[in-house]
Amino acid sequence: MLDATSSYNPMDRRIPVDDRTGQHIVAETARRSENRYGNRPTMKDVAARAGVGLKTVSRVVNGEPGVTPDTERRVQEAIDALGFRRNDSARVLRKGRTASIGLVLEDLADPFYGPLSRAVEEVARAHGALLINGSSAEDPDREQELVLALCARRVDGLVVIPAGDDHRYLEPEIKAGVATVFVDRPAGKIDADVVLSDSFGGARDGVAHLIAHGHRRIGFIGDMPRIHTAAERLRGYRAAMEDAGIPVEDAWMSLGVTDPQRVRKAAEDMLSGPSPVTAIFAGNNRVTVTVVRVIAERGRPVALVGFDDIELADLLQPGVTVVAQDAAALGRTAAERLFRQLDGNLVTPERIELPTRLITRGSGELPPAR
Amino acid sequence: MLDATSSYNPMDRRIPVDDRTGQHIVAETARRSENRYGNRPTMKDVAARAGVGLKTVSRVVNGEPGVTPDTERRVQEAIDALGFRRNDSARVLRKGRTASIGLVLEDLADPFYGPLSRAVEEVARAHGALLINGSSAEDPDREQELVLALCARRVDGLVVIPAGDDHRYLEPEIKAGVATVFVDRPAGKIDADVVLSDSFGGARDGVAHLIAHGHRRIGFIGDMPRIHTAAERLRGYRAAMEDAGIPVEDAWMSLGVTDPQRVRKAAEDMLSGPSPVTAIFAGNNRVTVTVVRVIAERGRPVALVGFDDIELADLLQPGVTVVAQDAAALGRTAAERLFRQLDGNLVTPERIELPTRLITRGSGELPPAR
DNA sequence: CCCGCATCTGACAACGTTGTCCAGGCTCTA
DNA sequence: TAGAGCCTGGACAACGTTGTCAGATGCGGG
Repeated sequence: MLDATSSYNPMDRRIPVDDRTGQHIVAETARRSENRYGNRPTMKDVAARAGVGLKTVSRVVNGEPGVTPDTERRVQEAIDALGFRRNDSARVLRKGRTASIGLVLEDLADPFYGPLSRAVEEVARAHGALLINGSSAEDPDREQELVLALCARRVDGLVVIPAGDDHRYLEPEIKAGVATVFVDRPAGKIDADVVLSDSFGGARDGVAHLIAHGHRRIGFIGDMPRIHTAAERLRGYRAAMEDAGIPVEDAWMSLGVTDPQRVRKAAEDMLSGPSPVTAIFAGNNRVTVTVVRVIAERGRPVALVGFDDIELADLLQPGVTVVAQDAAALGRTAAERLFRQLDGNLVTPERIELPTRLITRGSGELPPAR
Repeated sequence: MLDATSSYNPMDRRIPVDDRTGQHIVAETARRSENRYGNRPTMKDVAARAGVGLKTVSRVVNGEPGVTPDTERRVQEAIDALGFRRNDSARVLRKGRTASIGLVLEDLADPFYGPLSRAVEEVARAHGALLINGSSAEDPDREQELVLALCARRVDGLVVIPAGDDHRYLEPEIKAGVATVFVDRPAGKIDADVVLSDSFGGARDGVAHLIAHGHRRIGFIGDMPRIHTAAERLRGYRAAMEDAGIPVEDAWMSLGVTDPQRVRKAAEDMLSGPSPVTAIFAGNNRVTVTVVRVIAERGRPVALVGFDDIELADLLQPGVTVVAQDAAALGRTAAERLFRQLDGNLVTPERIELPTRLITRGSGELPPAR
């Protein structure tokens, strides 16, 4: 957790105390900051104003039966007059469910995760739950920190896009009843529901597509193989090459490369060595974008297939051929499975794999440069 | 609120009761679902196991002083053995702050809001707070529903990208101490902090840029004028035209158009009427994308400047000239202002306007087709 | 007129945590 | 060795809500 740069420190609020007397210092400012929830009215206040009992207010607020219209009206008036709003924190404490679920992903700013998150939110909304988002920034420690913070809030369920590869820390939580679904990458070292895209098959098909168009020297640029999707896509690449009987040279593969600078260098190296590649398979959307730039700058056409669709890919010259995965479907599927767990329809953990789709737009159909 | 399609109904959980006896039916399944938090251990359990008092456990958990190392060790062992995790719901109830803030935006799947949300999250994280996201889908009722749900959770603060134009419903909340900052569009009918991009100036500059390159018949396609940014951008368009002494024809303006079908039609109409426009100013990222498509299909070059940057805009032929706003800076600025409110450094509500930046890439510098 | 019943209402405990405050044991000093 | 003072630990109330249950009220019938 980063250091707070200010005095807002919600989880460690100390009330100033006079050293000698032990009395609280209730100066005006201190009093204000001490007012929990800024002095919001409670059901007790509403009850007092309406001249009824506490429980009657509760009944009105929750639409429970057994309140005469006249009483209900009086209570409602008091509620409006005071601007009362039920405190769901207390409600949660009493009821045991928070009606909220957590989503831990890599980076909300990544165009792949926006739609995924939105899809999860929609499903949550249909079940009356709110969504708490957290970005792990691909850091396993931060992932764990986030997940545990969400568990401390007692979210009813968790959708996790893993950054780390060991999720045993979640075992007590799952045992305690926190519904959990992993998305995009499988959980590490525990048995849990997983919703994935078919990275292996998608990559294999994409590379096979290049091979079918006459390429033999095909480069692969992808993320660190410790990331499951990256490893699977690499495996797909190798499988396609092997199926075609093409031995892969080390110089054709660049792994663990993700920031634009290094992707750029990797692409340039592949394209300019003694036996340059004639086509590149890009392992994810960010890599694809950078490779498109490099190719555009070089002038000479190079075939390209990318994993993940990217916006405007169809408008480039040539259009970018991609292996598309449906981020929204991933999120929706995962969330639906989560709520099925919460409904108690517990089946054994399952691995759901969604198909990918090859979208041909031109760049993947270029013949090898001679 | 949509209907829940399942039995997960966290906020209205009824326990099955036998009609005749009034006794609870405690069949195995019912018992399980009745277990709050799935039977998680509490501090009481930890205290019993460690053979210490409840408060001592609390002290250990919160790192408060006044516990001997030996006692601390015993407590820690009990915590680990039971898999105890502090229940922040109860903590929140006691402490009065939730260490969470709410962000209501239009659509998390929109590439403009992803970075904004992420920026808010980072600031929140630096202050030890979690972020609850909600998408209003540009529906004022849904916005209000979301905001009030967040208030019921007692979020410490709210960052709102307004869908509606009347936020008086927030007055009691703000009075009760919920820090609130509006982003991207101003609040309606209440006085509150606002962080905006300079939509007017940006649009004016963008249109002036087209005029400077010789255009006089310039089209404008934008969102409904009830959306503040859309209205401001239209105003900027009109101002630039007026400054140049160019009377605007109605046929050049298309307002309230946002879905691709209708944007497409609007663009085609403008480009093919009796006095077709030679340039188009697109009011937001989605409009820009569609207009780029239409122009590309027509073959004949048409000048274009779009509001909002779009990915890969530099790689198109020609590159798309845009008026860029910094979504992350909007989010960061708003969140920082929010926490400044929470720190108690309350100043009077302020309107902060962030500058936009014209990025020339080619499409805005095309001369008018003769 | 009184009883039984149904309906409405409110007192009370509980949820899990933290703030307050006091008790008991220890150390240190005179 | 007694007293003062400190350190540690725990009992208790409170946060705002909901579930339980019993009491109050009103109504109709015997």
